[in-house]
Amino acid sequence: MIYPYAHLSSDLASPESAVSALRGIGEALSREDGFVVKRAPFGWYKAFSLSCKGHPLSELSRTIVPGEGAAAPKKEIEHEFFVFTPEGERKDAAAYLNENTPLAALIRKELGYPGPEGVEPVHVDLMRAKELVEYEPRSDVGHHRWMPRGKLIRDLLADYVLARVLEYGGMPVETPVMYDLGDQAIAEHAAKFGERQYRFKSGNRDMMLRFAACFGMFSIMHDMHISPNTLPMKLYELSTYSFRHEQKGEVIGLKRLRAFTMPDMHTLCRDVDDALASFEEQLMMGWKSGEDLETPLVGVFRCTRDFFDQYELWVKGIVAKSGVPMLIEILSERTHYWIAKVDLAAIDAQGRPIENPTVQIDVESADRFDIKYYTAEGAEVHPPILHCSPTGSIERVICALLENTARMEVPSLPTWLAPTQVRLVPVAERHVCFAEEIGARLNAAGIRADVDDRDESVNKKVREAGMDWAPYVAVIGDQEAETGRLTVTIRKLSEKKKPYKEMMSEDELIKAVMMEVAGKPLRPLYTPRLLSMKPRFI
RNA sequence: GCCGCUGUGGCUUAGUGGUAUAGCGGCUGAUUCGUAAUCAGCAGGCCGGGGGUUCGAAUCCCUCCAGCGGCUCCA
Repeated sequence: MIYPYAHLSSDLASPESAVSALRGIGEALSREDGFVVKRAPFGWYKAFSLSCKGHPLSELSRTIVPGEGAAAPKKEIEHEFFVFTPEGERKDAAAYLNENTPLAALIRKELGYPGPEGVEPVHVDLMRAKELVEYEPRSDVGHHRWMPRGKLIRDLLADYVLARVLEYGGMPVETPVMYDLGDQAIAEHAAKFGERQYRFKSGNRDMMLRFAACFGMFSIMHDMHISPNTLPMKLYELSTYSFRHEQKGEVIGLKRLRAFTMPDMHTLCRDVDDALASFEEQLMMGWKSGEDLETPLVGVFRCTRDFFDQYELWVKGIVAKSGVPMLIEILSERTHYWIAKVDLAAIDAQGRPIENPTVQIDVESADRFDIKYYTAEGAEVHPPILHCSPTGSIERVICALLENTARMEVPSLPTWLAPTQVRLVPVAERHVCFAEEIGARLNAAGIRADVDDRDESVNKKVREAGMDWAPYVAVIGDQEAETGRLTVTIRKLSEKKKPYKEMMSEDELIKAVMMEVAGKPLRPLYTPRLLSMKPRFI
């Protein structure tokens, strides 16, 4: 008996396909195996009783999908790799393989050379040890919880990207995290990207969690009346979160997550030339983020053969503007929605790339989501759309920042991201009040200063200030109270076992910190000003 | 998801079949200190969960979960 059990599926096909599948199964069984086959009517409610022997809980439902025979044959794509130098020279990628540079590390990975035997990435320990972020066992794999210090860094990074996007002319929006698979464009877009999605049922609607912020922004663009005069138009969203149901074994630390925060900008362009101009600007935002975050980046530019043949000069131009050699990958044909993209990557402590900022030219989505404008002649245009993440996901940025510290003699974060920027260490209880006053003035100036008022030795408090990676540490005692001058240990200028100390007034300290963080976002402390009140998370 | 390794108080860890180690952290007390750990006392663990073998299991076996390495993948 072949019985249609529609309610067992979370992803129903059309009644037509169901009936044809049921017929097919019936025919195949009776033909091949000589069974007597009957088919229950389709589309009716019916009742039947079935008796069989077995454990009461042994019922199970299995999903059977077409096997290999029916799978679409994977397209054979050819990849060609080479390097362009800023001077416009084309070089063999293999020539870089043995170099000890970040670009060489990227090239080895892209060309598929095995890396050294892996060890646990340093950021996985650091992210917990520094009380930033940790695994949440009560959630799904790859969903993390953020402690105040980590939350502060996240928020500062979000502030940073927002500021860059705003000065570039992007318009922030916010869109839903889940979408209805009943919508044709959503279903198509989602289907292209395989099974790595969170899907679920809401009432009787099949839903998915977004894996990027494209859906919402495309939907806005679709519903807009777009004038070519207002192009290029840039919409920006910090997608908290984007969800990708990565395979369990692939999820790790802050590098690969199932829920991550993607700064996502989409630029609706007038035409390809327009897209190329914006691409160039956005690539520069990517390089700039590497400088501002103090994480060196290397780049790979990928495009189709057709694109390269037509725009080779332009490709050389963006490498020249980048000022560093870049790996170039030419694909024999287009397999994804993009015809050209650039990926910038930091390199982790084991020499493996952490792919971060990206810009892509999408030539598919305007069609799929019916995003269009009309020319003066009345022609309908579905223009190219740029996808850009100026920094890459916030989690990966933090990953890169932490990995980067492994190469430093004295590890530290950029001062603008340090959870505590100035640590004041009173020598004895009678100095706490004075230290608090200084701290309050630093706080008022926009500096994250805290006071270690705990009943501990100066030695211990100084040690722990170092373990907190505080960029500026000042011990406050009788001497300071008398002279008003502070002895400040500056972490960035220190060497191992050789702290660099400088005498400065309170105003000079404020100036020094503010100069260092100039142009970067400011946020107050997320933890108590008095360390005696700071709880331990780890 | 596949193959392999790992899982002992909050953290780091000793313990390979016979009563669960220690340090840090926490709490209490003493100490009021000048640039990387002041001293003492106390509390805290059914050894990742479940099942099995055994007189007896942290230790051996099975299974599940989680973490890491390597695949595949990263749209």
